[in-house]
Amino acid sequence: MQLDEAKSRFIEGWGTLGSAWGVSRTMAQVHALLLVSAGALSAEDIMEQLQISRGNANLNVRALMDWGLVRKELRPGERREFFSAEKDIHRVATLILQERHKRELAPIMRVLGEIRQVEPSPAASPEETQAFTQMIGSIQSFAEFADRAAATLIKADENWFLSTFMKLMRPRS
Amino acid sequence: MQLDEAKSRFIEGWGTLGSAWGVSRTMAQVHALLLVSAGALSAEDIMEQLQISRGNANLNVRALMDWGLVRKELRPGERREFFSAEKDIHRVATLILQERHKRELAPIMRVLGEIRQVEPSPAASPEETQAFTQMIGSIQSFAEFADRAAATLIKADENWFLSTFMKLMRPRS
DNA sequence: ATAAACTTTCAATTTTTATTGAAAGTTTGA
DNA sequence: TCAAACTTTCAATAAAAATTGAAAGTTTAT
Repeated sequence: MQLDEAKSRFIEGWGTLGSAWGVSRTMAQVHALLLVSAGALSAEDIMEQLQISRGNANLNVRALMDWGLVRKELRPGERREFFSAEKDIHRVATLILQERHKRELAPIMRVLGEIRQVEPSPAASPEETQAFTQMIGSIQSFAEFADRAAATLIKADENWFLSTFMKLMRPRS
Repeated sequence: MQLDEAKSRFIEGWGTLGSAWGVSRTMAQVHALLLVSAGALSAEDIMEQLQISRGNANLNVRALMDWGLVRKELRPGERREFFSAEKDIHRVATLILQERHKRELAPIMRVLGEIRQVEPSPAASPEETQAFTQMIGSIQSFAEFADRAAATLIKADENWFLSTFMKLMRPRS
């Protein structure tokens, strides 16, 4: 397989993965393209390589900058902007985790905290109310657990932890 | 807040969360509804409570059964089917993890493995090819790490989780 | 101040995804 | 066997999301 084909397949695969996880296909593809490009790319480059319009390229590049995954790069004597992706995968994972925490975990946790304050009422049996409270409580504590575990693992990963853990978890290969 | 309102808010919030993570809003809402319903519900119940059509209810209930999150419940002497959700959140998390592994991680890992076989060619500099290979390699190893870590933590911390769960079951201040 | 070289915006459009509802299919009991 | 009581399917439709492209906005050099 040639490099160009490999890159295309990565871009396609990353796009598909993204859309399964609630990220727009094109945003994931722009990210993939920048991940596998040696240098920074201009809007024109992105438009051409992914066959998308200027507006679309601009929109998605800005979204990626909001996530902290892509940076503008200004070159002296050049008027146009170039874009490059964060290449350190651990840092990429951290950034994605942070954003998803902020955008999705935090809001649902707020809702869970609020609805857990449900009052007993004559309209519902105490058993039903209690079952509800227990369900919400267990979701809350699981979410907290998962959130902490993810953050801990990713942080640990950046130090000595990764190699040790991976050896322990992957006795083969 | 009354129980009914709390349930509605949960259903709405779970639906929103689902759509941010690539699950259709209605599927997540059906799941939420079954999670907070005391007993099993019929198709009619689901249709009525979520205001959706019969076909839609059927489709989503079957999708949830494919994920292993919902079970059919047959009652002696009743012709229609009732549905109930897996209520153990720990088990819910495991099932979701398993399915996402199968549906999304496995395919991208296959692609990564394939494109890593990229051959040196005169069309690309060795440096560029090597940078690509390194990027793909680091994504592979991170994905493997995250996958194993998630599975390991969910399994290993069952005791920790259960103790927290028990604490939360007690009424608080 | 002007124009060139860019970037950004957004209403219109296209594409994708979800939903409906009626028809077809299935199961059960008499 | 039939018919009632269900479930499932799927073509049509609706709704949501992504995309375009042209106009407006911005920056820079002269």
